Amino acid sequence: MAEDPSASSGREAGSERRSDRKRRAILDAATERFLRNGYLGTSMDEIAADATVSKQTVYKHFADKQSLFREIVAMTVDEISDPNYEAVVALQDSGDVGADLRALAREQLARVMQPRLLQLRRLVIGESGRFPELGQLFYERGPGRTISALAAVFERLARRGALVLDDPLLAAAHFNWLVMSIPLNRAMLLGDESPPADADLDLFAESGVSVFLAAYGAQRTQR
Amino acid sequence: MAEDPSASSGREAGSERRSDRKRRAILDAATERFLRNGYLGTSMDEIAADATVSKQTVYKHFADKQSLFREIVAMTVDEISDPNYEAVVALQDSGDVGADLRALAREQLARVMQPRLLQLRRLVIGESGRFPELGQLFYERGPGRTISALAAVFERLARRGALVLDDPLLAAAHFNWLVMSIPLNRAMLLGDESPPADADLDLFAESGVSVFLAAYGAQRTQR
DNA sequence: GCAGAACTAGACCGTCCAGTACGATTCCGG
DNA sequence: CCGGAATCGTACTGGACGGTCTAGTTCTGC
Repeated sequence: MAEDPSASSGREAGSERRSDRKRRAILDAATERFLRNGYLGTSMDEIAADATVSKQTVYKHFADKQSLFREIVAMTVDEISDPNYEAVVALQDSGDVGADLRALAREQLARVMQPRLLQLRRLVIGESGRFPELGQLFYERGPGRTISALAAVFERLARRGALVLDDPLLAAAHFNWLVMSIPLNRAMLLGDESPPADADLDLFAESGVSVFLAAYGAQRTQR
Repeated sequence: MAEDPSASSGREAGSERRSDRKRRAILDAATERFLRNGYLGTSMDEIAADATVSKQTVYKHFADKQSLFREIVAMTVDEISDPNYEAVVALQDSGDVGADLRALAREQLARVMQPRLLQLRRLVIGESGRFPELGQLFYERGPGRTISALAAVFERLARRGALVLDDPLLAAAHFNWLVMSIPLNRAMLLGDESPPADADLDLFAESGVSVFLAAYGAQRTQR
């Protein structure tokens, strides 16, 4: 319906070529299914049906189920992992470390608690036996990258006297998990029902940063 | 081999009756398989073969695959979760809070990082879509119970002036995850290859408690 | 408007799997 | 040592699934 390959050149910004559209439809349908039902719980027939595409077309675009799965997980990880990283880097020249850390914590918490990312995390953890590389990929581009970036920033802040620490990587990990652990671990085990209220997330971010600053802040801050 | 139903009464401590032995063999084999290969990745034929039992016998003891799975997860959770709880309660009358918290942290860390428990955690997280009750069960009897118990102890310690806090449950969660999160989250995603060295676990316990005490300790302790 | 590429629909193959059926065998209590 | 219960072995049912094949249809680039 309503094709619009405007201008003679044809491959403008408008819409992708048929093959690309099909490919995207397959990826979308498969992502949905895999995230909801897991790897073994999802069949190639379902994916084809959801994408309104013939099974043959699925196999023209992807060698087999494993390839499709790997591509989807890698793609989804990247899609979500980047903004978190950017936010950390922006902290470098913070004037008010306390306030900026609080803002960062709240922001990252909201991102990490996205249902889509939670599902992906569960999926990758559950399949880490069958696909160890995916677990590694998730860790390196997710928490691993965030913590490394944070460590670099913390080291800089420590040199400026805004923080006091001797192991930046450890401090970064402490910061990260002080903020994330409580809701994240609940979410992993308790599923998507009863997600934490925004007010709870506020509290986790706030209190996590307070504990962090009590240990690593330049001046002793009260609880 | 080597039956010993000593004395006429027959059901002494010696060994269980045949039916019980079979049942246990099935549970053992199934636990092994489920933990290693997941729910969908394990077949009833494999379980029967591993238990050296006929498939019919498996179905005489357990209604279906789901029942068997549920029973195994519940059993394994309890088997591991109890000692952790006991250790927390023993903290109540601590004379040297700092030292005792450090010891507790190290001890709990070792228990939580057992490969068997890590596998179970991955399994439950991965199947939390198919079996939400199991995730809930794991949480409540695992981290949930530990944190509640810890909160009660912390409250008591706070009344004695050994800790300073106004939200014991939050403080308990902070303590728990400060100690566990780093290695636990790595293990969830990175699998059982390259488990953390004992020295690393020492460091995580030690530094986690230090951060905790900086925030919640009665006297300001240095890092 | 044509040629080739991409796509469709559906049958098909081999395999695996949960759960059942059944007759033969072994165990166990009395 | 007997009778019932538990177990065994194996075959079977019915369905799902990954992946292939084929023959016909639609799209796209030139």
